[in-house]
Amino acid sequence: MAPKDRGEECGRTPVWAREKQQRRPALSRDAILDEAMRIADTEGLGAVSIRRVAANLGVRPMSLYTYIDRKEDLFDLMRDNACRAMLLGGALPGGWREALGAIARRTRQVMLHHSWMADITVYNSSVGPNSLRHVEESIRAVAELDAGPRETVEILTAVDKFVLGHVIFELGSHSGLAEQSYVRTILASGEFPELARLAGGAVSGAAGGDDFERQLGWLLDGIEANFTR
Amino acid sequence: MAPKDRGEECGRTPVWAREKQQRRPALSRDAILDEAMRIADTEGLGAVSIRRVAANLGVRPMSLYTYIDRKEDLFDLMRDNACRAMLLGGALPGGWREALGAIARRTRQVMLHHSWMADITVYNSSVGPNSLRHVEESIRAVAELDAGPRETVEILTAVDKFVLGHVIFELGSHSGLAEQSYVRTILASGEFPELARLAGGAVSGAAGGDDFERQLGWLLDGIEANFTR
DNA sequence: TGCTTTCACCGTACACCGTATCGACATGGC
DNA sequence: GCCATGTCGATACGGTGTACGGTGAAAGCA
Repeated sequence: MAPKDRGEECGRTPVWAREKQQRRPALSRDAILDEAMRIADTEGLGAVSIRRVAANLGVRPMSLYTYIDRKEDLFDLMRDNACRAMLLGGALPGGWREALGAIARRTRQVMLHHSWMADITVYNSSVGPNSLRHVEESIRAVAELDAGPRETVEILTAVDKFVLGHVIFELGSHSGLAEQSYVRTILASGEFPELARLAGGAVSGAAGGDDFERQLGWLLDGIEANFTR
Repeated sequence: MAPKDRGEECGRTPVWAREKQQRRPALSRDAILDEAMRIADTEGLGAVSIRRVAANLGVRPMSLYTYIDRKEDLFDLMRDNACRAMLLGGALPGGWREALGAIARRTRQVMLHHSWMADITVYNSSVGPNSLRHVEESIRAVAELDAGPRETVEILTAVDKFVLGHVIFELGSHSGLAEQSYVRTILASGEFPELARLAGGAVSGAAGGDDFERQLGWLLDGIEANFTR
């Protein structure tokens, strides 16, 4: 939850490149990671603190720093760990459209299940092994389109962008009742004629599964029109 | 070092040397908002703290709570304030495609200029007057498509989703050099054949202005194919 | 005029946070 | 047995948001 500075961690070795400590367990990077994800899943990313994770593991805060260098590392690990669940594995559905669509659907499901993934993604662009596997799988999905390297990357990031945007909208669309009444008041003010005209329909714009399928379809239509002959 | 404890100084200053109490305002919601945005723009959202904003305004932290209820309120205000800059105002370019494209471009520019907007948007879905104006303007842009209320909302949120996703990718794509070398190592491992095959091209997938235009074009193509006859 | 209410400002305190520094201690290699 | 290595932890520092209550000046009212 806490907003991070988008500053430069340029010169640093990423977590994944560092070796895990082995000697004697009693604590491990995996145990820390599991507990952090458990807290994030049930109480939100904001509830994940070094002290909290340590307490749940029956350990003092500073002990965690044997396995990670800073709290941000924990977030990197969490994100990449969740990325593993985004992999379909094995054979992809036949046809690039179905394959890419299946990946997008799975990605959405995982991001909805771990709602903190969207938060982390915004200020964390680090590339872990599992997010690379996700890219690898996506490339396989669109291989038959025979697009150039640049175009291939562009196609799958375009889909990823849409999925991320959609999930963010979806997670934020359970707007409170106070907002609802505020919006109703402001619509009655007459300053928003177009919005008021649409008021009969689904003004909330609440994103859901149906919207996801349809809008993803538009994007895939556009890609299809530009990359098949 | 600068005076650190102004409270001490306050209690010790003789009455006659003290300034006469200022007129009514001395502080205002707008002043707080402006200062918060200034800090966020120059030092990142993480640098925006109640104490910091107060200090820059020559005021004690608790004074801010006369004008806002929670720190989160400040973020809501900042976001909506920035949304005002997303408005094109006046007449939109002719044609729904050009109009919607122009709005999307402007939205991207504003979000890139205030890089904290993406961060806030993730965990803040509140609807302020200016974000409503943005929706209002977008509805006008696609009016000629004559889509139903639900479809109209869907079309413009689909574009907004893509823009948000793209900006997040774009802000995160200045991946550090450490990551680069890590990625190069892992590509050589042979576990990622597809990625390695693409390694000649732009593997980084760094999002930029050109990518934005092209991929936005795909989405608009898809919308066009589904909503024009 | 004096009394009361209102309200902007803020001093203090509390419960958190990440983490630097250093020390205690168990183990493995020599 | 000794030392190097590595895990775990106690303490401390400098931050954070904000609850609570106080203060003094202005505003409303008698």
